[in-house]
Amino acid sequence: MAGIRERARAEHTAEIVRLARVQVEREGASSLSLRAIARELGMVSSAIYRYFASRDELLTKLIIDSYDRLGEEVEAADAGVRRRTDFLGRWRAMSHAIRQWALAHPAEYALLFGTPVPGYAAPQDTIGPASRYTIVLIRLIVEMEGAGHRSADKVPVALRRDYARFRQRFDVAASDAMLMGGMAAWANMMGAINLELFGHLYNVIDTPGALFEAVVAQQGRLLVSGTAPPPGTSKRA
Amino acid sequence: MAGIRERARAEHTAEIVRLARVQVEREGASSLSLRAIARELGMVSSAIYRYFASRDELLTKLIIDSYDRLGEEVEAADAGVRRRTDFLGRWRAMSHAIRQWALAHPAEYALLFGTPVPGYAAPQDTIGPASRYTIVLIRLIVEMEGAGHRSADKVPVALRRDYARFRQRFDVAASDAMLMGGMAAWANMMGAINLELFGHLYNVIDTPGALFEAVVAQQGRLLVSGTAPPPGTSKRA
DNA sequence: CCTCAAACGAGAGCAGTGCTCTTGTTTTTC
DNA sequence: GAAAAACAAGAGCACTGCTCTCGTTTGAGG
Repeated sequence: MAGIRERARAEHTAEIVRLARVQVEREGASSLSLRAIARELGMVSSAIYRYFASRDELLTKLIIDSYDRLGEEVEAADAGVRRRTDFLGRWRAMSHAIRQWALAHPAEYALLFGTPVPGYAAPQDTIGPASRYTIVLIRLIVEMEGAGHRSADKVPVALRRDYARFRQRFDVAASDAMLMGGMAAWANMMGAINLELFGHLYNVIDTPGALFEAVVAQQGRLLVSGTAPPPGTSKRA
Repeated sequence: MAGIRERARAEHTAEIVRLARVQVEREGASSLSLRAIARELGMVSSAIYRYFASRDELLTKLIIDSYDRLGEEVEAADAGVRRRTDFLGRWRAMSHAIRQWALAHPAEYALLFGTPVPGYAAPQDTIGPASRYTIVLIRLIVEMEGAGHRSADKVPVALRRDYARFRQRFDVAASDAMLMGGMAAWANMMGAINLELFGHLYNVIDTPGALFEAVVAQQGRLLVSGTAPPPGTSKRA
C-alpha cells in the first residue's frame, strides 16, 4: 500500500532522468556522467545502478522521452490547424513544429537524429515513440490523397515492395506515388533541419528559417502537384 | 639534412592518424582513445602529445582529411561524366558519389555530418576542405544556369542577402532562384543520406538506394524545371 | 506480530580515459 | 663542441562506467 519505497523509487528515477536531461542539454550526450548525477543527487555513484542498469539504459530512456515530446509537439501543431482541409497549412505547421522543437532542444534533437553510436541497436521500446511524429505525417498524406491530391513523384519499382509493407504496417491505403512524395518531403525537411542544427549553414545562410520555409513550401507544392480529381480516388502512380 | 628527426616525425604523425582512422571506423569517434593508439604504436601515452596537442586536435585532423577525401570523390564523379552538358547526369553522379562514400565510410561520414559536440567550434582549417565538395555542386548549378536552365523555386526575400553574399564569396553569378534550387537539392540529398545512414529507414525502406535515386531525380527535375529555352539542351520536366 | 527476503545506499576497488609535469636522452643548431 | 630544442618515458591527477561486498531499511507472508 502507498509504498514508501515504491514512491521513493519513482521519485528518484524521475529525478535522475531530469538531471540527465539537463546535463545532456547543457554539455551534450557524450559527456553525460552517471557519477555527476549521483553527486548532484547526494548519492554514491553505485546507487544509480539500482535505477538504471547502465549509462546506455539511461540514454535510451532519454531518447524515448524525447521522441515522445517531439511527437506531442507535432500532434499539437497539426491539431492546431482549424481547417482540416488546409493540407498545406497542416504540412507547414508540422514541419515548423519539428524545427522549432529542434531549435529549442538541440541536444535532444541530436540524440534522436544525430550520430548513432556504432553497434548500438535501438531497443524495441524506442520504435513506438520514434514513429509517433511520423504517424502524424503519414495521416496527413493519406488525408490529402483522400481529398483528391496526389503527388506527381515517380516511383522506382524497387520501392513498391517497401511501400506495400508500409501500407500494411501502418494500415493505410496511400498510393505508391503519395508515399513517395511523403518520403521525399520528409527527407527534405529533416535534411534542412540537420544542416542547420549541425552547423553546415553557418556563415552561409544567416536566415535558416527562411531557407526552411522555402524548402517546406517546395515539398508542399509537390505533394499537391499531381492531378487532383476530387472525390473518387484510385490507386496507381 | 634530410632530417632524421623530421622524417620520423612525419612518419609517426601519419601512423597516429592512420590508427586513429581505423579506430574511428571501427568503434566510432566517441571511443577514439589516444592511449590505445599509443599502445598499438609501442609508445607511452604522453608521447602522443608531442604530435597532437589534444584528442580534439587529432579529431580535427581526421575531419579535415575526411572532407578532403569526400571532395576528391565528388570531383572525380563529376569529372567522370563525359558530356559536360549532361547536367542531370552530373548531378546524379555527384549525389551518388556522396552516398557511396558515406556508405563505405559511415563513421567518417558521421564525423562530418553527424552530431557536433556542443561548444566545439570548427577550427578555421576545416572550412576550406569542408567546402570542397560543395564547390563542385555550386559549379554545376552555375553551369546549368549558363546553359539556360533555371530552377522554378521561389526565393524568400529574407534569403536575398544570404545569396548576395554567397555570390560574392564563391565568386559566382548564379541567380537567387538557381541558388535556392541548389540549396533545396543539397538539403534534400543530404537528408536522404542522413536518414539512411543514421538508421531511420531501418525496417521501413529496404532499398534505400532506390529511395535516394528517386529523391535525387526529383531534385534534378526541379533544377531544370524553369524556362529552359536556349541552345541545344533538351530534357523534359 | 515477527521473520525473512528483497531492495537499497554506502564504500572500496578495477580498468579505463585525457592530460600534465618531470627527468633523462637524443638530435639539431649555432 | 656547447647550448638548445625535440623527444620518449614514467609517474601522477582527476575523471569515467561498472562490479562487488556489506550493513541497513522496507515490505510481504506466515
